[in-house]
Amino acid sequence: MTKLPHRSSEFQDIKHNHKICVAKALSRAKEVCHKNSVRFTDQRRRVLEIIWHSHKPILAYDILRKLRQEKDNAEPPTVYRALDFLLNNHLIHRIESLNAYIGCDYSGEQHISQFLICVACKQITEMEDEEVALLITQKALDNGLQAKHQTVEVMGLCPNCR
Amino acid sequence: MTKLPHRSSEFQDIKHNHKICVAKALSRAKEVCHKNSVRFTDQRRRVLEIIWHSHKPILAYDILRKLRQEKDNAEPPTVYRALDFLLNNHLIHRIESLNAYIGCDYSGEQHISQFLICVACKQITEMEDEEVALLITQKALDNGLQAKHQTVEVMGLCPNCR
DNA sequence: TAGCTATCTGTTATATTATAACATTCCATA
DNA sequence: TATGGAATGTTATAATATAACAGATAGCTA
Ligand SMILES: [Zn+2]
Ligand SMILES: [Zn+2]
Ligand SMILES: [Zn+2]
Ligand SMILES: [Zn+2]
Repeated sequence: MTKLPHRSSEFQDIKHNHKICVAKALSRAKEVCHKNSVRFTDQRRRVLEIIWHSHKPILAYDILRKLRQEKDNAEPPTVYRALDFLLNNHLIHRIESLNAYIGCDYSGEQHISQFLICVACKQITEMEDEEVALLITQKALDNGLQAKHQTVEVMGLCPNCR
Repeated sequence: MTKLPHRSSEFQDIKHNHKICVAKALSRAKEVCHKNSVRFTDQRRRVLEIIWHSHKPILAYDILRKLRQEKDNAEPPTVYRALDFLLNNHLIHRIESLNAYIGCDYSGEQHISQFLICVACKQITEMEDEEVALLITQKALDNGLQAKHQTVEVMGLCPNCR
């Protein structure tokens, strides 16, 4: 899985053209859904767009608040169903330590990932480091666990915030 | 920080004497609190004991249910205050991907850790692997993040469950 | 094209996890 | 034994997530 080409693996330059960033993510999502024979409905598209609106993790109820600005009958299941769909199709990730959601940079297939989170500005970078993943898998096995999935979330300070 | 001597770094032998396991954790906690000049009150002790009751993570409201069996006026703040205290004094950990709590094997000081969780039996082993921690810190830095804390939680199958 | 079926959405209610706020009790120590 | 900070009791509510069922929609097939 190659990374979306418009993003570097580092924290986002504040000046990068994020509209293009979002547009590419949405267009990628559309392709993925077509390949998977699943429907990329308006609600799903809209929720993905809201999530991609920044490179920060967003809470489910903040997505709900945004939806309600344009659709006054939005309720929690609307959001959680879209989130389930997007998670199942590997278009977003859930950040466990924040109960928050973020767009996937390597979207469309299951893949290893590690998240780097700036505690000051909340910006997130997604790593896809095989060396880290393999070392964890190996050490887990040394300790008896046959690993199926790993959550790696690193909190710290990004270059702009130090 | 050395690990509690009665535990191996592997998944628990079903036959290990878990009463001794719990007793040692409680006695260690008492020492830690004395060293830190904080009070190891009955409630805090009782919550820690409930958490240590097994090597599985426990939910806050399951702790509350157990407390209520012996104290009918227990309420959520009772549990969460004890959890905060135990977390602050490094006597337990929170497992982010499960919203659950587990006793710390290397208790009493802040330290690196990685959790290995069997999805079948829910038993957890705590690793304290410096190689993993350092690699993650290094890779994070390569990507611009100065790491302060890392969450590493691995889901898989333990030897008894494969 | 009409009808069928699975999927998606709307809606209401509720479960689960966690904290705020303030009153009361406890306890170390002066 | 007075007193002030810490701990606990109590009530209320915030924040996150799911259950259950009714109604609408889209894509397939007769
Ligand atoms: Zn962007
Ligand atoms: Zn930052
Ligand atoms: Zn034990
Ligand atoms: Zn197991």
